[in-house]
Amino acid sequence: MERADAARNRARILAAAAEVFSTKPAHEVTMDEIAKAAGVGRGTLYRRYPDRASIAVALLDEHERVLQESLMRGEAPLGPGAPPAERLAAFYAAMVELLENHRHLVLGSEVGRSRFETGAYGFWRTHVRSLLVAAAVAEPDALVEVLLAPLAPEVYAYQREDRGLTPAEITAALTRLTAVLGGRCR
Amino acid sequence: MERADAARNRARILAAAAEVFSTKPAHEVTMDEIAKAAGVGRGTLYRRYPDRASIAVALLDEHERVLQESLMRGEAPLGPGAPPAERLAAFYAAMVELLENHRHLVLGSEVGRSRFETGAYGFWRTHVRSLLVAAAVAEPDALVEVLLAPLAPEVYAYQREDRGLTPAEITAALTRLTAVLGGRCR
DNA sequence: AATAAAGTGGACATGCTGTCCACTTAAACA
DNA sequence: TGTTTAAGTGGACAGCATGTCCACTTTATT
Repeated sequence: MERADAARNRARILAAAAEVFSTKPAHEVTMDEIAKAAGVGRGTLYRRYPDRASIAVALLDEHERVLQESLMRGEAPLGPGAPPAERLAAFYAAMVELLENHRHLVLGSEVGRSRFETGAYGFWRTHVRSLLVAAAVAEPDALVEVLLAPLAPEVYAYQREDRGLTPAEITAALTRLTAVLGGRCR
Repeated sequence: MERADAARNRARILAAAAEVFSTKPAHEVTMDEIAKAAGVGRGTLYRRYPDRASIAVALLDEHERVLQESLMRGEAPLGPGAPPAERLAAFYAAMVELLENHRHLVLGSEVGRSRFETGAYGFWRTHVRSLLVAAAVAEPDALVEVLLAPLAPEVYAYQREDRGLTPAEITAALTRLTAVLGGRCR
């Protein structure tokens, strides 16, 4: 079990990291900087979090858990009950909201391929895959990655910042993807 | 214009870089290593290529040019003439082939957001966007990014290496995306 | 052959990373 | 309450990659 000082420092680190990540682009944040801001030593920081990504992942964890809970037991169309295509659209909308609210964090944690190794990504893949299976779509395994790819933080940030797209526009585009489930056109 | 020794060194650098990149994962390749392999000094390398990405981009350039040429003036369905949905499918198939053949290079050059800043990405966006416009799809600007997202090198590498998917399966999944163009279902 | 400009290479300063270990603190037990 | 012990701490340290800088070399021009 965790000692009192360890718990205190964990809280300090997370609070400081949240602060620092919101101040500047994630790739410019150094481990040393987080340690300084948290008022702990370098070794203390590395003890729990081996790199930047793991810190941001920890910060994102609670937000993701809320969404995961809604997907499993929330109301339709996000939760069970609605047709697959509608559930997928609701999932996309919820993800856009999450990406918008925590853009800097998401960008910090999920650089490149490390994104795929997070628990959250696995959960989302399982969820979307089950929707594909429910819709009786062929090749669910390949298609699920394709459908999740536009939710990559880099893609979202690029659309927002460089392309000047709004969350609503992005959501609308993603919603069109649900056409692959068959949906109303067949 | 370029001096003789400069041209010679450029060739050396590109040849050596191609060799090194094929030997090991791109993120483990150091600038110093490429310089050593090319038999040039550190400063010579940095003079032309400020970072790893720009080297890999230079290497990819010719391969991309071939595809770009086919898109503009090649035979249908890759080139002009075929319906938008079919051209998009052909583009996806060609991209999968390119990604498969030069996976290590693509991975090396297009880490995260730098991917979007390459000339090739701009070309592809223009191309796909014109297909969307030809198909009279709403919100082409947002949709084009969504449709290009699954072609991110990280996504492709993950599908191939971690998920064990074959190029054929990936192509099949991408082909299903062309449903958003309307195509035969309406 | 002389000159100027472009090009070269490696030494250097800088900054980040991750490890290591002597010290401190908290919890358990007498 | 004092003692023990193991977890936890922090900062020094070595290693490594980066990017710059400048004295020197090579090429092209006259």
